[in-house]
Amino acid sequence: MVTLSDVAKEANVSKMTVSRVINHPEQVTPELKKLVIQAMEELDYHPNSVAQALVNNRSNVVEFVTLEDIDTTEPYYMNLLFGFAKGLAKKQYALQLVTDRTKIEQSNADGYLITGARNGDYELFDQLKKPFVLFGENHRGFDFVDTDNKAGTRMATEYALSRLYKHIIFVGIDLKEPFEYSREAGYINTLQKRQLIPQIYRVSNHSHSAQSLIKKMYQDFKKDTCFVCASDRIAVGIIRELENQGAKVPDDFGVIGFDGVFLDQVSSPKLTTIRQSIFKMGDLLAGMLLQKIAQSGSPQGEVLIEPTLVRRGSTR
Amino acid sequence: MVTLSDVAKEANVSKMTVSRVINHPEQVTPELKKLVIQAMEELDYHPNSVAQALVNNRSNVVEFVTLEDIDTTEPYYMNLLFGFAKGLAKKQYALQLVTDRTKIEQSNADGYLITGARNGDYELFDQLKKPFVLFGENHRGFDFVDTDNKAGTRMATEYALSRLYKHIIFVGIDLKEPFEYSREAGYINTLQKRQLIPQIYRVSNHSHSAQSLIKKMYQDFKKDTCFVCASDRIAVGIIRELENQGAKVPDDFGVIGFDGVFLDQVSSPKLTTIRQSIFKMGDLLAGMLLQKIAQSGSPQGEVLIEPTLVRRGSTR
DNA sequence: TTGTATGCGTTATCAT
DNA sequence: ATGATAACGCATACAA
Repeated sequence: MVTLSDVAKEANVSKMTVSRVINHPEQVTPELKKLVIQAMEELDYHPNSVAQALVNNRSNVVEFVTLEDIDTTEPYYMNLLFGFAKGLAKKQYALQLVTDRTKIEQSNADGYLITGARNGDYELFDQLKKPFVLFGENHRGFDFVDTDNKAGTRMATEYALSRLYKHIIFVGIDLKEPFEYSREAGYINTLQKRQLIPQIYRVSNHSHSAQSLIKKMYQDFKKDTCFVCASDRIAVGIIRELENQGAKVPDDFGVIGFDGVFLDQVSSPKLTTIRQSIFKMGDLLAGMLLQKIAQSGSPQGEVLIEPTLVRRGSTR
Repeated sequence: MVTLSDVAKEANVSKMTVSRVINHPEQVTPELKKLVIQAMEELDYHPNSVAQALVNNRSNVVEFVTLEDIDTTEPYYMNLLFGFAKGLAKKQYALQLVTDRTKIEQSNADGYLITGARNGDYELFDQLKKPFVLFGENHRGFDFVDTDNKAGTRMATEYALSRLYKHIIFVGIDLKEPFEYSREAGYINTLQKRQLIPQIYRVSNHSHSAQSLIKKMYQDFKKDTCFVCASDRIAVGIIRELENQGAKVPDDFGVIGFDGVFLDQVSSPKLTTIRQSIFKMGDLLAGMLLQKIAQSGSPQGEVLIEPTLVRRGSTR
């Protein structure tokens, strides 16, 4: 293993100048700097992050916390996780996976990325001693990254109208959470701009719940209706039951999902959906968290990422 | 932060006795041991794993490497990952996610868990300088954990026979890999024991490939046939196309999948499948890898985990 | 059996 | 601007 000392010897300087070249390059003269950099390359030196961690009283580890108790291994979160991991790798950070909220502070992690937070969870956050960032909209001043949910449903609704569906119905998730309110708002605003009356149903975020809804209400739905959904799961359930009822998708009914992760592709027909850049958001969150740690907890703000409309077979 | 010294002071001993109580408890007298343990609990002492890592020349980080270039965020791998993470947590280890094989040795990880290895990958392994374990059957002497693939397809085949399907067809994955050979063997052996003739098709591991197969061959398949599949993806594709052709599942045709992760539940009808205990295997692999690291590379052997048959709507 | 001294690789502090 | 020293928390080697 090549250490600071090795580089120092090679460059005929002290360890400290080498350390400074790495951490405070402006404090060392260009000549020496050049010598040191040359030596580092020659020896293929890489700082030992464990030793760095020790002096800095850090662990170089952060936690990826999943609070939502649904199946945590679903592709949606996993894209986030891989994006997050990519962001961490840039700074030699590693991660630990936590699904049990009581174990959050067990390890000596430097910070947390928290996903799946619900209204009831916020008290928990106030007690956290280490920096954290959230994945998911909130309006309590916690740093977060999320999709621009309002823009997403606006895009979906406008697209449905442009495909000449006469009635646009929103099927949301029956959760009193900010992301759901935003998605409903995007739909409502778009319809109202055109003097149309919003019509909203809410179901739990499972395909069979959506399926039940359609089964029960099928008679009430007229042809030329497009369902704008708050998730791909819901969209998949709607399509399934529409077809069970003998309806034609996308000709009689259109269906637009929200998420664009995995389910949209295994569905048949493939889903028109609002695709979230989950991977990218994970990467971003890693950057925010690491910066927050480096700056001992300074606020990082709120970031909304524009989703994209993916046109496929579930709309005409 | 509570350190060794703090505990030492509290217990009126030197740092070393405290250290020994942790690492070599047999070397210290019961009386002192009791004192030290009491002090540790009183102060709620937890060893600083970073400092431990530094003296031991380790990082307390391992890599989770995914070589297969399919969508790496699919639930199958994610269950493994969460099981692995659980196993690591027991020893305060963290992980890094790697999907780019050229980056495996970039970090200073202590070892690797490698998944999705194919025949062409084995040369790579010989060059690895750190301990590693594989997820997936191999016969080149590398330590691994896998499902007992042969037992799995044996169970599936026997179950199909017990449900009085007259013809049992195996639809495998067209890969020349050990796990596939084992799955085929389990099927073949079971049929031969009963003097029945095996009939095998192979497709790529995507639902639409399986769908194409059925579309092309549908005329050749008699009623009362059960398809024993090498994956749930394949099973889902088969069901979809059978129903497109107007056949009745499970009455006319039975379908049995293999994996039991996610897809089997979103399928309709839900899949009868051979469920692998992926999460458990991940946990196990973590234990093996950590032990291998602790024992500086000692072989850990090969472990086969019995899968379970899940009976559901795709068989009668 | 227990304690002392030393070092792991790095950085902050203080002196030059 | 550069260097010597000490310190982070722990464990190995050696001494008592």
